[in-house]
Amino acid sequence: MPELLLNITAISRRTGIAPDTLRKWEQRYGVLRPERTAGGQRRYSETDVQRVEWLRDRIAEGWRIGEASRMLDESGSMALDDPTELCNALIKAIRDVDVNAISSALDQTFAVLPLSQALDCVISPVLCWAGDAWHKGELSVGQEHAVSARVRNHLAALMVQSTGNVRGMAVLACGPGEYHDIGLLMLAISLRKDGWQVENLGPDTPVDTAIELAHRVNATILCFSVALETSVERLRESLASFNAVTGIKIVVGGASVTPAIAREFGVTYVIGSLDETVAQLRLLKRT
Amino acid sequence: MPELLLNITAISRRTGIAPDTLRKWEQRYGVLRPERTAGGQRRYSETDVQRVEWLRDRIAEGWRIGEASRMLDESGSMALDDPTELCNALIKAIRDVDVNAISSALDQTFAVLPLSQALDCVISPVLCWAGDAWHKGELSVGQEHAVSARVRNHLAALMVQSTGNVRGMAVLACGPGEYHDIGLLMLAISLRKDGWQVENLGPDTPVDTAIELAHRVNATILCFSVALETSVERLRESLASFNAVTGIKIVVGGASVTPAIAREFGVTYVIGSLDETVAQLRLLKRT
DNA sequence: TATCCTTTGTCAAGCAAAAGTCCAATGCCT
DNA sequence: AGGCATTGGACTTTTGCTTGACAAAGGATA
Repeated sequence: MPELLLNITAISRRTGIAPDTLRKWEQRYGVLRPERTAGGQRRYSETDVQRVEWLRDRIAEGWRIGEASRMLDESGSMALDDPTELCNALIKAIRDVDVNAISSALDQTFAVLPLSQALDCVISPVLCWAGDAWHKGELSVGQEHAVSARVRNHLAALMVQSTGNVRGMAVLACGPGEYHDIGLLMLAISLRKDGWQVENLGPDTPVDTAIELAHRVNATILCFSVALETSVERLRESLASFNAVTGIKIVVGGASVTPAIAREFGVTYVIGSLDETVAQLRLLKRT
Repeated sequence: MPELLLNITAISRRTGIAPDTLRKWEQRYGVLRPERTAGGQRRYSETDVQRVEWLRDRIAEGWRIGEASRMLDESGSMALDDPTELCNALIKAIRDVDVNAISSALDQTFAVLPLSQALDCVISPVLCWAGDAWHKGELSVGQEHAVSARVRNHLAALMVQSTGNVRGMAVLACGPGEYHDIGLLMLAISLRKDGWQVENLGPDTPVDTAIELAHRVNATILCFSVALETSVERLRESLASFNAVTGIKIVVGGASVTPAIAREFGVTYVIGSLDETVAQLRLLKRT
């Protein structure tokens, strides 16, 4: 396939970047390495066009060309900024068991997108897809573990910085026997961003011990993630004895609870995107 | 690789706060401490973005910037730098269920100590202590979960930065039914620091799927953490069929394996501090 | 209510760094 | 031959830094 190569005027017209500027970018930041004719003139490929367009878009976002070109190096040739594309790139990387591609797609996602968009438009869909693909046998358990672990690392990194407390303390936990805590982690991050101080107890937490800890730290809300059917019963037992506790709003969400169950238990039910959930919880401030 | 850093225009566009204002916030309230380029320009991290967004949201709610920034760095200023003291401070904070103190002690630990010292002299002892205290009933399950989750977050944050691969790929996993993955996480970080590319599959990973994935990513070593008695049997079954695989060194460690068991399985046994373990694994490069 | 102080965002001046543009001499391409 | 390209350097513009000033708001006090 004889690749169509552009001269500097052509790429300049297509990208809107002046020829002089392109040469300086090449000289100063090494972002482009166009082919040369025998006589030394530059001939650009389609890939080069994409790289220039990507850089142009970063500059429009306020980045300096020096930083943008460094980003281009780090992210290899990929350099996406659209949630859907990132999502697809991530899924492809997972399918191909391409560890480096997974890493850089995740890096990109969190670097380029606002947090709530990264979570709702990339991370959540990818995890859902991975769950599906695993059920269908398209993805091995190992692949699923590998990607979960990587995602969890990225999310956990967002939890380390300490922030102030303007809304109160939120204690989060997965019920006993529940080990899928990524959803809870995403909620933890979103709540923290909304001004809560968050104590995430993570997977497999006995209900009564969570309630006890919520009291000790004077929590405003206590949130359980319930994905397994069996957890509902355990929750019923534990909540029966603690239902009357004052001050702490108990909240449940997850695949296995319904509004009816929540009503029966006398607790609050939340559902929806992360932003919606956060908005619901914000209204629950201690009365 | 230094993570992506934004210049002042980029962070300003993303957060909607004017550059002038950001500089004044830094000067007056010390909320931000951006890196500087050689030329003295500010370069902000994703963490800085989060902080600015947090402040912006508080202001939108009617708080004054002075108040908001004070809430942001409420975390204590103890300034310890001795491993023993940090260890004690952490234990005391856990006992007292003082969430802020736990956070800031952990922050301090990782900020002040070299990584291997932080892990071997603070994190490991504290986790051992927590396990003991839990057995003795001095610590509730909730407290134990809370501190585990926090530690795990800090460790996971250390895993996100992508590094080069000079020694080969190491696949790590907890055996099936094993959910305590913090030890493995510490090993992952140490290996990473030693130049390995690490794929950590985390808790509850079936042995055969780990082996399969190790093959697909062309791993040099595959390391299982085995804490439960019951896992030994499962390991025996799975390794029986895969023992002959070529090229991948299989390694086991943890409370429930012994050199004798490892010899029986035809795998390598590792034990000792993290540094010692890493040193042992370094010698196992593909032959 | 009038007065005063504090807090906070914005702006300006002068300088430095980074990035874009221009120039001149020379050489390619058709 | 005539229009483009190349290189290296000089030059201009834009962005960023610091210090400091200033005015609009908020809050307290008389």
